[in-house]
Amino acid sequence: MEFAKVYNPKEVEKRIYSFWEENRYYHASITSKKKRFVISIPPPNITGSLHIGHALNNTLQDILIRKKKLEGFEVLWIPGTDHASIATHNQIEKELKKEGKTRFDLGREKFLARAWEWKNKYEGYIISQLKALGCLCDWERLRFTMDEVCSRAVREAFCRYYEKGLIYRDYRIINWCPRCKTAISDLEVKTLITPSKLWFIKYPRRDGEGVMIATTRPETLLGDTAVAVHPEDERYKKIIGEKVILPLMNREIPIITSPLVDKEFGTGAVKITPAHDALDFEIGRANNLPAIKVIDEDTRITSEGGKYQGLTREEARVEIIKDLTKEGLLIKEEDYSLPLKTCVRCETPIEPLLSLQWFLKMAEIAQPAKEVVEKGEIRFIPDRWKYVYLDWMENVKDWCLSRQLWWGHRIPVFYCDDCQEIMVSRIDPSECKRCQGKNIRQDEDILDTWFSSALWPFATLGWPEDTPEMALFYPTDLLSTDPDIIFLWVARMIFSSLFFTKKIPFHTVYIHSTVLSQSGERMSRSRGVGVDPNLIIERYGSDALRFTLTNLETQSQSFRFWEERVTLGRNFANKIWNAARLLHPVLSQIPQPESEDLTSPIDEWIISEFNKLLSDVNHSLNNYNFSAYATSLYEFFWHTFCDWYLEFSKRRMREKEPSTLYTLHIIFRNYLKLLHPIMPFLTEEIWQRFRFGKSILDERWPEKIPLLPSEKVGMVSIMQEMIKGIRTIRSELLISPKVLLTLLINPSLTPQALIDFLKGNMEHLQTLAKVKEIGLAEKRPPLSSSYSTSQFEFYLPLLGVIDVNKERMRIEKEIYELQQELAKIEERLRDEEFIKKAKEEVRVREEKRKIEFTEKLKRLNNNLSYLV
RNA sequence: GGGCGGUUAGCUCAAUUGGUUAGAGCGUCGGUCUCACAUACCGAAGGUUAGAGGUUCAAUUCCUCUACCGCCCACCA
Repeated sequence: MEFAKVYNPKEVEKRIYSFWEENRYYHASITSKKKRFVISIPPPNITGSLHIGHALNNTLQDILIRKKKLEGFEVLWIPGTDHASIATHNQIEKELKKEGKTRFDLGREKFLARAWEWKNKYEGYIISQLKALGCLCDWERLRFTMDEVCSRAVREAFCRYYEKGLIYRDYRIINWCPRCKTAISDLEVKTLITPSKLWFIKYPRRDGEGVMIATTRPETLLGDTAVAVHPEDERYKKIIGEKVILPLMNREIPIITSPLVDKEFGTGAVKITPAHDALDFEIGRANNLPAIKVIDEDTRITSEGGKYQGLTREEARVEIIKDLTKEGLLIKEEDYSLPLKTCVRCETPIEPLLSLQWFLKMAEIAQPAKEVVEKGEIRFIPDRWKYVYLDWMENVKDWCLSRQLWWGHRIPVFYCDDCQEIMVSRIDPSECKRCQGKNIRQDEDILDTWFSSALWPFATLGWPEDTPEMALFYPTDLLSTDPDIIFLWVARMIFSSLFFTKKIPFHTVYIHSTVLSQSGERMSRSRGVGVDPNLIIERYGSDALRFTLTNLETQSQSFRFWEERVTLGRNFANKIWNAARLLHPVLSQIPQPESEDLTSPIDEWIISEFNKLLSDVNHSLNNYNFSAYATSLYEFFWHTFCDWYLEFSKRRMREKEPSTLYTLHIIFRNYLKLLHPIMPFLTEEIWQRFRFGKSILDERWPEKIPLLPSEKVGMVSIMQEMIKGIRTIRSELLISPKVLLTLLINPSLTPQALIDFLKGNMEHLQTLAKVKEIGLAEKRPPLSSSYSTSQFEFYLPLLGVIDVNKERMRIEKEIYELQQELAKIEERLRDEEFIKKAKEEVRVREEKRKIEFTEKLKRLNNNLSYLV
């Protein structure tokens, strides 16, 4: 196969992914005896394609999956998609709007047919995106929240909750979105600060002063059934219990008290509209007030609204203000920044409505969900998110389950029209179980989309059946997701799992950064700032995107992404590719040597550097520090392996020196394994080209390479310093390398003479002064105009002629300082006063420093001994 | 109103949990077609770590306050 000068991911990636698929590398066996590692994918909504945020999340999961696979685990990553009830509705309705239709013009059945079409289209595209990204999902276990398996779980779950008395139907104030035409949960409401007015309206009394209230929604006045004041508000004490006349409606309503009223706001007196405000509803309920619904689901005034009937809420407001002014009851208007509640999807102002809905009682099931996190059975990473979760669980309210939509799981409740019996059933009943009547109809509503998502980790494994998957792969290990669905989804999975399976759904929740656009906006498809990963992959390659995203993932709140940033990953992939080009003729022909005596300090040095890398990588991944993982791989390969090791080793590579071949083999192969989780395509391609094996996925994660400690290793860095010094001088003084080298190899020139010759660069020259004796002319290769590292390779023997005295003095000085410091620490630790007064952590810190310094001292003494 | 995160080089971000001279990529400046790579190589410049106090032998790191920026939660009508 050709080895092109520039890495071409497009040519490689499709082929490699097909190879993995054909060989079923993604598949988890139920007969395997290995330890298991399981992730269920956060199922993407089928509303559209994945954006960069998804690419990040799935890259991170794939990294962990592949690492665990290399570590010898039986890994299972269950893929799937979410029907995303309301979001999908919105998308389809947007399309319909273009055709001039609403979903009601189509009717339920035709709308659902269209939704399934939509689902098939986008599910396919999403899967193609995941594959393009390289995700090693078990495609034989692909699920959809509305497929047969998941639907069954949903129905079972609803019935079990109901049978335990946790699901009830009641009138409550719910958030009604007039555009989506459904109830939505509190979490789907967002408050927008909107410029508005505060209207001050006088509610007169038959005899006496009356009372002035302040309101932001004068149109709800039509449904007022009381005026409330704070029980301790001196201003109103006298008139509590009196009646006032509701303006425009001429209805007498009482003045009541409630501790929920804020004395400071407005006039301290508040109009109470129990049917259109959650707080008013609560106050109304406590005082047995009637609730009069004056605004309907289309936001029009109902027949209860007298002459205003039929107007929209906006029109009614205008009319009512006009009429109040006419009657002299509108005292004043003030400008006011209104926290307006809107639908999170369409930004339509929501209408709080009194409505009959299904609810899930939360108090009881929230308790264990709180405990598992408190006790650390489920761990949030980064840790801070657990407080967000706990705070929500602490104050959780009952969950409104029903939605007045079509696309989703229909509520399994059946009503008998003959005897009004209510049946909740696992299978559709054909007749009433009480009166055997045949007039049965199913509840029209569907379940909140998160109801099915809440069952995802176990529903995907076949629950409620006792499947082998359920026995083997549950609980799962990790959930990786973004912060905005901690309540909507993560919390609900946890309490659902505990309730139904008595197990936690996963033991770790990783919350990744939010991906922002270049200008700092949130990635969002609907706002058109989402970037399709396929586009980036097309231009830069999957590995490049994966590497770049991982490198940006630093456990911070968010990071900004734009296309050009991916050049980082692309260039890195190309660098690796080219190193492979260089190594291919050397390594692909020869089987890996068993072991070899290392004859060069450089070989020992790179192995010790690799061991450092390995421990960094393990540490980073174990702590979900993805950025550190990516950075250390980058740093090692580019600036340690390529810049120094390969340059130093070129000659010995050409001469096929056994020590170097052995080292190259062991370093390069093991490096590819460490890199594989993050850049799977490139590493697999190289692995196969080098004929290292059938697939890198058959390999095992590297262990530390055994290395006998040698005195020469520590000297490599001194040599690097020297070379850097020489380069700096050359570059700064613009001396050609030829001249400089001539100077250096001239035996008649002492270091001192050199210093004299090259005045003004003392700092660098001091480095040069380490060269005491120069007699290397015959050893050096022919000079070119180049001064890349390889040209300095012949300096290696200089290791033996370093100015020993100078180096010794430097180390001795450092040792002396260290000893002084250590003595101080020891004195402090002996000081009983100090120990008594100091906090435990201070003492521990001192102990730590002592150990640290002692070790450093040992190392320095060791170095010193080499110099003798 | 409450909670959380942030403020470090021109830009985007790091800093092994308090320890040598605060790093990287991009950008800038200077030098290179060099037999893996110009998607490259070599060198350089660039920082009072938002500000003010405090603790410490030592602070980007811990504490307090201030100023901005961002996110989340909340029944001020």
